[in-house]
Amino acid sequence: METQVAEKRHASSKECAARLSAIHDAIYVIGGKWKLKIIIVLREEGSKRFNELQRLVSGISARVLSNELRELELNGFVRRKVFDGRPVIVEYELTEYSDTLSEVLHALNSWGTMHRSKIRSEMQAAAQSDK
Amino acid sequence: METQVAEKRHASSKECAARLSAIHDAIYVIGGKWKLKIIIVLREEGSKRFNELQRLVSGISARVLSNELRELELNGFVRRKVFDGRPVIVEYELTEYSDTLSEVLHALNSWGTMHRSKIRSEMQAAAQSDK
DNA sequence: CAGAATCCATAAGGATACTG
DNA sequence: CAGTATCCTTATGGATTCTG
Repeated sequence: METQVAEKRHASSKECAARLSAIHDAIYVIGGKWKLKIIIVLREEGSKRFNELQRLVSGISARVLSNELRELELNGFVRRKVFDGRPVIVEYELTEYSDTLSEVLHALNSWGTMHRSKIRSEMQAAAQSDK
Repeated sequence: METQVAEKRHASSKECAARLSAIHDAIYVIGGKWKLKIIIVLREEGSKRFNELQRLVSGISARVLSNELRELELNGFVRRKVFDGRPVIVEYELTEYSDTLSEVLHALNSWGTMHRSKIRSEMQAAAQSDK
């Protein structure tokens, strides 16, 4: 048995550190404003070409999209398929590994939906008390 | 029945837009480098005072911690408790609303853990082929 | 102790133009 | 079409100092 000190109600510091580094890794590879959005679009709409993607992910610039796709490819979420011809056609598609994100995406999606409706009802209440 | 066009395999654009805005909201309030880390520490270690928190969330500066705590409070995740005295003591604790994040935290935690071990084994394989 | 204030460095990101 | 290059603005965040 290890020496048992304080903090019974809470997890050990080791567990906390483990969670922190797991979250750290997750944020590192799928964090930021765009990566999950790109993945969602590719999931819902299927493989897409560069300009289509840029249209579908509203607000993203070509420069940023290009950078994000490169990182997503490096991290194994996206595959870049090149079809020769004139002009060359490039398609981006999700890899099987990107499926490992489905739990994360689902959780974020339902939390975001819940949160938004909470905010909306708070604003309603505020408007009510303003009258 | 609405007019049925293309894209049978994939969700409608409306669904996609809904998911995008849900994710957008989520990223907006819990995104960034620090918010989830602070929440995790408060979950695992219980309520904490400012300087304790700064120690536990490694790498964060006082300025950034202060800003993040303010936003977390505004968004209803954290409560700031002030105990008068000399010196004044301030404690930060999670609200009940922060519990709504548990699914998100769990998903991110297990994905991050899985991803890290995947990376580790890839590095092992690479080291192997280098010999 | 719990921060706010200030200053500064770096990163992220938008706009526009350009190219094979 | 699929980006890249360049320039510029804004956001993020670290270090340090200061204060009630």
